[in-house]
Amino acid sequence: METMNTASAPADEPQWLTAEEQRVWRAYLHATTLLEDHLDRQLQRDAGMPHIYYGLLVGLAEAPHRRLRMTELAMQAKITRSRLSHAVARLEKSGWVRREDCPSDKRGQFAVLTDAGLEVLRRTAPGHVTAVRQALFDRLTPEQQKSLGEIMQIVAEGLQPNEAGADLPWLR
Amino acid sequence: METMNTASAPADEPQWLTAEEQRVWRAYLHATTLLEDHLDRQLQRDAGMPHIYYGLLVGLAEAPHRRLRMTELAMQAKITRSRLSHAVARLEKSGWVRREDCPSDKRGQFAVLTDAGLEVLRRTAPGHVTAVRQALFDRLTPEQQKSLGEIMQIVAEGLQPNEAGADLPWLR
DNA sequence: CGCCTGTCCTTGAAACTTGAACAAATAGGT
DNA sequence: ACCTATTTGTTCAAGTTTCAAGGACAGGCG
Repeated sequence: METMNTASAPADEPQWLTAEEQRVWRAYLHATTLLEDHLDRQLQRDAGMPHIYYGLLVGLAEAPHRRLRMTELAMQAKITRSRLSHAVARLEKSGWVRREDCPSDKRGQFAVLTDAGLEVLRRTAPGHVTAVRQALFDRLTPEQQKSLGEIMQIVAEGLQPNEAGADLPWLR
Repeated sequence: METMNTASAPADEPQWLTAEEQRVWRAYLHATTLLEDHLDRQLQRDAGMPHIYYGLLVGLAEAPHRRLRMTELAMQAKITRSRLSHAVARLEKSGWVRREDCPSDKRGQFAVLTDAGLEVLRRTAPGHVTAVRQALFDRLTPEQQKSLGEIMQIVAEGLQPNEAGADLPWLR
């Protein structure tokens, strides 16, 4: 239903997508859902968890003491705190993450990557990287990779106006 | 954990992502999850259904008699038949879709867009198009839009080797 | 101090998704 | 006609996500 007229937009008519824009949008939708499904299955099969959970472990692995406050981890992963809460509960049951109280703020919780969690990453990361390469990077020219990065950067910033990047948006 | 070494890959070491590739991949992940969430909320709020369900209605609206076989609709939307089965059950309860038996194949079912379904599309499509524009097209140059289309086309085809496009792959 | 107000995180129920298992029907031989 | 393999769509159970609500604490202010 982005599909309707191709003519110009008279007054209050919504500005429909052009034929070319529609092609782009559909390609985007198809590619992103196929890729997400593909990686979800790959990781579910090889690591026993969905892609987003894997991303949480990665986030923790890269954090200072393999630990992050729940809110930070949620922001990092672009998910709600509620969703994270459930996810960490599940990862805890699997033994890959452990919770710890924050000493300085009694409301706070740290999610901590366990040794088992690190181990599962070590074991499955290579296969995952390969999957990402095969599905994405191996198919694109260097120019396309660069372009993709720029585009996605723009879109992400548009939807999440903050998140200090290379430049400081609040100074402009 | 795509993150590990930045040095060259010795023998059997997996081929980790370069720093630049990592940036691209993260931007991709962030942008796609933010956009998906954004549109899901937009449509849940304005149309009372998630994005993928909306896509199903659009698919039906564009089909010959506002109807499609379950399997075709599933392929169109890039989802499993199981998921579609649940989704159509829900859309049926909402009154936007109706099922019809296929006369020529007694196993078959058509999903048919009802008048109420068409009406909900008419009512909500403008807002949805606007959301897509604001989040994506309005932020990209024409060159970037073109590039994005090409890239996504490549990725989609890589993950779904068939789906007749402009050329006929089985003839090559 | 005592009282707001906001932040941090969890909970519970409902909605949605997944994968395997299944019944019914068709298609393809033999 | 017959037997097998495949296709079609559904169902079940388990897992995940969402949204609204709520409990606990922190920070600021009179």
